[in-house]
Amino acid sequence: MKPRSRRKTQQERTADTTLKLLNATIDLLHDRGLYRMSTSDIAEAAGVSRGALTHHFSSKEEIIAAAISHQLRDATAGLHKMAEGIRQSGGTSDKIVDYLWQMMNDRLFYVTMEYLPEARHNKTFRSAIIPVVQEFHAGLNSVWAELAGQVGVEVEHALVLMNATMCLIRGMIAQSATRDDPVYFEALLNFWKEKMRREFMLKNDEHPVGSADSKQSLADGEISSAAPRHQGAMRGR
Amino acid sequence: MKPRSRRKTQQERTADTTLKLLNATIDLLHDRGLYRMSTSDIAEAAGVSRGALTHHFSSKEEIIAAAISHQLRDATAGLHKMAEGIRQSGGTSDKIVDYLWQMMNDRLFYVTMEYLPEARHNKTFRSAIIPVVQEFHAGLNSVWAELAGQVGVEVEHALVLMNATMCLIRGMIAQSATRDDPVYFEALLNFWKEKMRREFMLKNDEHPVGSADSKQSLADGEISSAAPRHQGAMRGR
DNA sequence: AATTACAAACAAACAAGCCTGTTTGTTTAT
DNA sequence: ATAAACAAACAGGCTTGTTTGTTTGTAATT
Repeated sequence: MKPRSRRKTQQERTADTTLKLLNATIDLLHDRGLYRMSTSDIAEAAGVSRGALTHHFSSKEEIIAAAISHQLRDATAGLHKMAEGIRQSGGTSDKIVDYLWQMMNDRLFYVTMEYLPEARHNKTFRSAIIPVVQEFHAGLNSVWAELAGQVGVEVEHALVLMNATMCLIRGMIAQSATRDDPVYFEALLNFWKEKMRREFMLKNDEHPVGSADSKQSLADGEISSAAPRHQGAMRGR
Repeated sequence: MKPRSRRKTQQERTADTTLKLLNATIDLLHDRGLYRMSTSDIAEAAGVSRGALTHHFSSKEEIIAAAISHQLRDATAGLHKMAEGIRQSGGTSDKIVDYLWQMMNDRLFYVTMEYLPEARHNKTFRSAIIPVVQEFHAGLNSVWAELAGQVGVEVEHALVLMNATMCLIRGMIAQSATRDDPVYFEALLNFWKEKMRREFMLKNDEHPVGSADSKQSLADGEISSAAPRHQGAMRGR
């Protein structure tokens, strides 16, 4: 005799359903695009009805903004975790660049590209997402500030380098929509990593901390796969 | 008695109408976005009927691809002209960076952002624009190859620097959708220009061509306005 | 423990609006 | 007279938010 499953509370049901909807929304943002997906698509992908969807989110715009917030909060948490790791065990610019590339390339910036036009043209929508975007940037800042502190680089300078890194990565992923060329992107990423190593090494030289040997330890980043992923077939998180 | 205006030939009428339509399409791509503008909007902005629009372009997708091609060909022509200028009178990395920033910031990449999602999800559309995108990149290559030749930098290396420059600029403009901060963008651009000057100056040092004085002449770029333009109110070309 | 009333979560149907490509009609050039 | 360029009307489909209906959890009462 199969035991009766426990009843979920209303709160649990809500949390379940909204999480399914948010995840389905991000999947579809990535795989289909903001304007090519409908609320019907979202509901179907989440395995709920449109009535349930509109019960929890009163408009398409609202559910999209909520899904984006959810995704960015996850990413921000990962950044703070990395900053903590650097504080405890140290880190390298290579590792940071690799982590950022993987994060942005593993859907985050692909999804962002899908909603940038909406953010440009829809003031309400933009206002809804800006708070979490700023939290995300605070997370980025925390990572690079930790590295700067560790190697004695000026925080201001480290932040400029971080911003340049992020812009480069955004630009690369944007370009991937029309350029399918893994070798090209890998070369660019390696060029950038070398630049970053130099920046943090140069500053080391300016402060009587480093030695020629420190060059090796700072260059221990491993080569990551640098091919941007195009139309993602990946559905799992 | 007012003189009768000359009759336009059918060919002239076609050229007129299609040019109006292409320009209207780019304006609307920039100001409203690909998915927020309709063929009715385009026809109205061009001052023609929807029947005329569909006579010349059989679908919305076709007119958008044609407008993008038109825009990119203009930009490519500008690049080749700049390369010619460098060949004849020389040039600096500062001037090139400023030119590229202005070109991308003066609508080109804003318009690109509007169609990147479509290119990601619509294979037919992407195939239609890729040829002109590649011509555009050939134009970019010609500019940086001229500069490389002028200062004795390896062409391969110059092209890596160019690609990094372009990605950085793309990333900056992409970020401008959610960040309204002219100071930030100006600092980033200045940082990059200094990096480029060093790259071309360093290579000079490696070849017994330059002198300490050449540092000044290479750094004569003027500061451009680095604030990305947001919702463009500009209508003129 | 069973029943009742109520609220929340969920589903299905409705209806209006918008957009696109197609068809029909008019004007202009040859 | 004919073809090309242009305009206006047609019609079908899709999407969205709204309304109506059903199911599930919760608390109070018997």
